[in-house]
Amino acid sequence: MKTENPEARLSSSMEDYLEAISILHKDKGFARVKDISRLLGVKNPSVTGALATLERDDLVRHERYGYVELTARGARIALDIRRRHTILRRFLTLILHIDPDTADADSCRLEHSVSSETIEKLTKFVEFVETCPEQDTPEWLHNFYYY
Amino acid sequence: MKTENPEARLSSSMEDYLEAISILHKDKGFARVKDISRLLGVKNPSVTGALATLERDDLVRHERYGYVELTARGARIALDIRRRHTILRRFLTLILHIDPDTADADSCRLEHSVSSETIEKLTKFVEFVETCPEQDTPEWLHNFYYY
DNA sequence: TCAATTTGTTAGGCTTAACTAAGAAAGACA
DNA sequence: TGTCTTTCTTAGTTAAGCCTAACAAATTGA
Repeated sequence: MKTENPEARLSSSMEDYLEAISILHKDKGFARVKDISRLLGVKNPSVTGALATLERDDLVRHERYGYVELTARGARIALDIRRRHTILRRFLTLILHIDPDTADADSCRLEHSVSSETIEKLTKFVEFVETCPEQDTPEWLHNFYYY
Repeated sequence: MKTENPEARLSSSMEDYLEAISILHKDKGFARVKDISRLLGVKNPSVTGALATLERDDLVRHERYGYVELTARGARIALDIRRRHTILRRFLTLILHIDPDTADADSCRLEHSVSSETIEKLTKFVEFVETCPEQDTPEWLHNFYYY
C-alpha cells in the first residue's frame, strides 16, 4: 500500500518545474505550458506530464488548456528553491569570482542537492562578506584574488 | 544510429560506483560486488548491472564472480570525483563549520554537479584560508564565526 | 464565420536505474 | 569429497522522466 506523503523530497526535475513556474509568474504574471517548456528546454508533453504530478501533490493548479498557478505550498517551496539558487550564485560570483554564466549553470544544478544547514551558513557567509566594512574586505579577500 | 561517445558525461549513479570502487581499492586492496552494494546501499543485482555498463565504457574490468578493477580511464575519473568530494567537504567543515555528517552527505551529492571551474576556485580558496598566516585567519574568519 | 496557425493533450515508446525472485558459481569445512 | 552458506548473476518488473506522432482545443485574422 502506498500512502501519500506530502513531506517527501521532490525530485530535481519537479523542483525545476516549480522554480520555472514561479519565475514566469514573477516576470510576466502568468505561466503557460509553452513558457515552461521553453524555459526548461523540454517539450510540451513533458510539461503536461509534470504538471499532472505536481497537481496530484497539491503544488500547482492547472485547468486544461489554461494557465498554471502555484498553490500556497507550491509557492512556498518554489521560493525556497529560488532562494537556494540565488545564494549559491551570489557566493560563486561575488566570492569565488566564477563567471556569471558558469555560476548560474552551477547554482541551477547545486540548488537541488544542498542541505538547508549549508544554505543557512552560506547565506551568513555571503552576507558577512558583503556587509563587511569596506576597508576589511580588500584585506583578506583581495589577498585571495592575488593568490 | 547511436555512436559510442567516450567523452559523454557520466550519470551521478555511475560516478558513485566509480568512487566506491576506488575507495574500496584504497582501503582494502580490492572491490567485490558485495562491498560495493553495501557501501552504496543498493542490492547486488544493481551493482552487477552497473558494472556491465561501466565495463562497456571501458571504465572498469570485471570477470564474472571475480574482483572489480578500475581501468586507467576509470581510475583517472574516480580520482577526480574523490577530489571534488574532498574539497567540498573541506570547504563545508573548515570554512562554513558544517557538522561532519551533514558536510559529507552534502559533498556526496554536490560532487556530481559542480563544474571544474568552480572546483578549481574553491580549491584555491580553501588552500588560501588553510595556509593563511596564523594571525590573519582569526581576524576575518573569526569575525564571521561570531557574526 | 471559418480556415490556418498555435498551443496543449494523449498515447505510446525509450532509457536509466533501481528492485525481487530464482538459480548458478564459489568458498568453507566436516 | 560432498554439503551448506555466501556471493553473484539472470530474468523480469517498476517508476521517473524524457521523447515523437497524432490529434484536439483555442486563437487569429481574412
